Amino acid sequence: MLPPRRQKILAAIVEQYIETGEPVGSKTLMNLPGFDVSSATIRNEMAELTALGFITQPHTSAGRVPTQYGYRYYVDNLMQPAELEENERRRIEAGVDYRSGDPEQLLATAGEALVDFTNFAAISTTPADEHAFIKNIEMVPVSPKMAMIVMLTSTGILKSKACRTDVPIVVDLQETFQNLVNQNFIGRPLSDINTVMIQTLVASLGAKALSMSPLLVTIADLVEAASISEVNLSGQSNLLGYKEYNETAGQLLDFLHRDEPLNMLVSSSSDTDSDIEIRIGSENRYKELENSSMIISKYKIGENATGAIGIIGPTRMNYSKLIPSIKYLTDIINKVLSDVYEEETDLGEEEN
Amino acid sequence: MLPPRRQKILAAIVEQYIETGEPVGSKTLMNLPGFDVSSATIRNEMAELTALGFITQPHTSAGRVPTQYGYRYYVDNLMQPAELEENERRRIEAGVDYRSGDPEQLLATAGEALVDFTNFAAISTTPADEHAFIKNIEMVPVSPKMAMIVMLTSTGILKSKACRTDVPIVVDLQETFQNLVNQNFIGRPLSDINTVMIQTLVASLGAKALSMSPLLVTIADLVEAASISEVNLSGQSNLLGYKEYNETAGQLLDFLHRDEPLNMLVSSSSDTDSDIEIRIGSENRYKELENSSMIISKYKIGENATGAIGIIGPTRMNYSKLIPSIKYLTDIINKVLSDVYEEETDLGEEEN
DNA sequence: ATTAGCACTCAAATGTTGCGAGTGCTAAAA
DNA sequence: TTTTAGCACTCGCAACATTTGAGTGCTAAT
Repeated sequence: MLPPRRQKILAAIVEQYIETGEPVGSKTLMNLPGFDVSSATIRNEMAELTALGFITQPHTSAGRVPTQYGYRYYVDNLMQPAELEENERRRIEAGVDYRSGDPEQLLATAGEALVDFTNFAAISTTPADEHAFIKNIEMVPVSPKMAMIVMLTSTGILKSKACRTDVPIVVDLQETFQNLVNQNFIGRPLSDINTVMIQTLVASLGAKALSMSPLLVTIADLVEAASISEVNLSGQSNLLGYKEYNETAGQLLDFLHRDEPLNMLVSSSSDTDSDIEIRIGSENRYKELENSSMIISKYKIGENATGAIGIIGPTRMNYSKLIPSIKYLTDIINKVLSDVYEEETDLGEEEN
Repeated sequence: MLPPRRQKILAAIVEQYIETGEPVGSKTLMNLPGFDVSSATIRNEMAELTALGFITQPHTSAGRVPTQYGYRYYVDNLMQPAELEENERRRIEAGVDYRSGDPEQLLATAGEALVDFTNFAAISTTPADEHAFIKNIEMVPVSPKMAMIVMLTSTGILKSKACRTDVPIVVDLQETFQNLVNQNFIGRPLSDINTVMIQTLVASLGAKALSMSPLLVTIADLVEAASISEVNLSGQSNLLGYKEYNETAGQLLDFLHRDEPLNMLVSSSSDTDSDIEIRIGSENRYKELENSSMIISKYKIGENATGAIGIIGPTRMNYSKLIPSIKYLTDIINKVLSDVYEEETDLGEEEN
């Protein structure tokens, strides 16, 4: 445990640096309210903090900058989360689409809200659940030779895709399709459905294979889309404004496009008491992110399905303000999602 | 009309500069195959071309660089479009999703293909047609209190959105909805549907207002989504790699996010013989694009609906190769779209 | 333990110089 | 009249030198 004065100095350095972006020197600290010691004393303490690895100097004659460990210590021990102001609350709430009940839509709007609110990039994953199963598949003929296939999973994920059939859609074909769906898809876990399964199914259809094939392939597409935990990124262009990315902006954006962040997000260890996770610099295991931090929060649908939403930006971000904001957003998301989920499940049970 | 030798020199400068990105000097040109005159002669010609405004020098002791007008003259008079190689053709074809019949999906995949193929950013608009009308609206119950609303327009645009109802969805409710839809929406132009119209409709429903309201509001959302010609941009991060954007990349990306390019794309005058349009530098009227060129091509669905797809990148782009590529892609898109459209329309007529 | 004082360091800003690619002009050659 | 060789000139650029000042670490006095 660091002695109190050292803590105070470290906290001041972090906060000052977050605010100004310039290395902070001993005189700057001395002039801060609440510091009644001389710059020399502060220098001594700073030398200690440097030796301990919490701060560093870009060059000999510059002020100090927090290291990754400095930020970490700050976030874990020193920072006191800011109270959200009323208008900030409202701003966050306003960004969420309560109405549609589609988790993906909810996530998308929430991501946009984060982008606007934080001026960083927002990242979110659609809920992933290995044990999710198909709850419903409907075929909606929209024109003579085109149908929309709609699928709902047990975790509430809705996916739809248009499909052109080779033959006109008649009632007979619809019935055949619905039978096929009832027998082979409804209630089965997503992981059961794959190309091989579809092909054998098609092969077993005989004369009806031709007309069913495009529809079944579309189902496979939908299942794939629903199983893969998609990563949604928005607000990337916000990052270009930060000077810490001056040189590497291209690399970073390229990296973020590569869907690999998915792994990071998913492979997060949830040993924190709250389910918010903060990864600073190289704590994200990719070297492209060594100057970036993520604040991500998990959300839940029912028992098994989880996803995450959060932000990514330079390590120099205002943790004490952002963390509560994201916590609050996640609370809202969880509330809406569980409302929808319970509603569905309850009524589903009733119906049975 | 420029004398032949001057044309040859201008063409060589443009092509050389496109290739290397460095200002090209008289000696470089002299050493090019087919140039049998001395550097001094070339210098004289270059002085003329400079006076005419086709080329310019970054500074006194540098080579020449094409101006916007130089590129324009090159594109209009000098350039000979490259033949597409077989494998390039195949690459372009591979990028297009023939199957689904959904124009938006087609456009999206085509855009991705362009991004991969050209290494620039791709831009496309969904088809806009003021006279489009609603062809079909279906409600698909996917769970007790949630439905998917699917809408098809006369131009083949498919839109869908989830909707939570306040009451359980029963057959009665579905019938009420379908009646409402048949009487008030099917066959009506998109422009007829607006918030006021929806509200008066809801008000007239009496006891059923409560259950119908969320569904009708969702329809309004869908109509809005279908009427607005959305701009889709992809591959922005490709642009970061080009040194001409070193400083201004942020501004450019911000600009592109602002959906304003829509206006540019739409407000294009189609007086060219082909329906491909090339806008060089400030020919795009926004100052953020003064160092960028666009190659955009229109596509058609049926008689009235048109949209556009193309690329955006630095003015220093390989016009002679890109133009035929985009032309070819558009041909494919048009073919697929008109296939789908005619199929639908024909069968639709039959059905009537 | 704290502080004043001071020599020291080093990035950044500013100034200086030389190089060389490329030019425009002129006068001779074709 | 057109082309070319030749040459002085320009100017961006890179390399190097100089200055400046913020900030440090250390030492000795408080």
